[in-house]
Amino acid sequence: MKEGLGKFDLNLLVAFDALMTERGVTRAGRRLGITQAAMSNTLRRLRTAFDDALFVKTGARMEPTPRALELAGMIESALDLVHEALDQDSFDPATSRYVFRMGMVDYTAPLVFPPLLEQMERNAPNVTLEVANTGDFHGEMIESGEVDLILSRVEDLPPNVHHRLVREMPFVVLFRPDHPVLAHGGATLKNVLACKHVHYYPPGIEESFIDVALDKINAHRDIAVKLESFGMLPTLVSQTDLIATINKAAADVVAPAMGLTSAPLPFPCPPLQLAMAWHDRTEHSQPNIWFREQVQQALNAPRPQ
DNA sequence: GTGACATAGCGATACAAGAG
DNA sequence: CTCTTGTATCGCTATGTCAC
Repeated sequence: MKEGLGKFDLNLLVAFDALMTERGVTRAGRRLGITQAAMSNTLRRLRTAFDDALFVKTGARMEPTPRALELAGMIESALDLVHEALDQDSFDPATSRYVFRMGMVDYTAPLVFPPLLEQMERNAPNVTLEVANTGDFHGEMIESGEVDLILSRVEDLPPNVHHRLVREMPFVVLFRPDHPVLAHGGATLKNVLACKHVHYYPPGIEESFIDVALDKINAHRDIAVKLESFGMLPTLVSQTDLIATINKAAADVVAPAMGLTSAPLPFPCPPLQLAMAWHDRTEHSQPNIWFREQVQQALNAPRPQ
């Protein structure tokens, strides 16, 4: 670096970080809320400060030079420390305008949102919640800092990701109360296998728990519809003779709302293990500690019966 | 043609230095 | 101490250039 710290604009490090993340001047500028031209000018100042091109145009992207790659880790760590220092004393939920970014698999939405939003409205009316449907666990979204917290089934965690099991959820069968088979004969194994199923599989799920459990008893269900989004499932079940197997916690919320019935699964199946996961760099961040507690409280909140 | 980056020129703002 | 002036910095719009 050509200048001492006193002369160096530390905001340039934030710009560097945005360029590393976005790999484009226009996108990095948008991320920082400035125009492409201003971002280009910032990149010029970065280049002067480090006496290196730092990012060079390669096709449609601005790829980092070896020098930029060398700096990236150090700058990221420095910014993490600054974030942590700023977070420590200043976070007051009542007045904070913090933006929490949360990734979740969509079947957890009915479970966590009503109590979580009520709590946040009461305790932190000015914070914003950005939610991404991540499907089942996507470690890279936590590692890249795209989300602060993920609520999902967790498997194969990267070493720098923490997690906490927050809930075990058994599966149930969900069907119309006037279903031609289950309404009269009940949700026996024979009846459940005689029905057509709507199968919900979040992105990232390769193998369904239900089908693995059925395999173990040499049984097989007839899947008529596969859904990648949970949102349409209750509607399909309420308007057709299709049945679904979903976790009990989600069923307890959607069944009363949609006039549906649920019954215990008539075959053994291990419960769904729901966990929250977060990156090492937010482990001690006051806002993130507070937010994790809010999510945990929301999951523990009593459900309306 | 379109999208993305670089550059020129301009205006707003901050700050230091000097005059009153 | 306050006001004025000069300078530096930064972001904006407009436009040029280049790759696809």
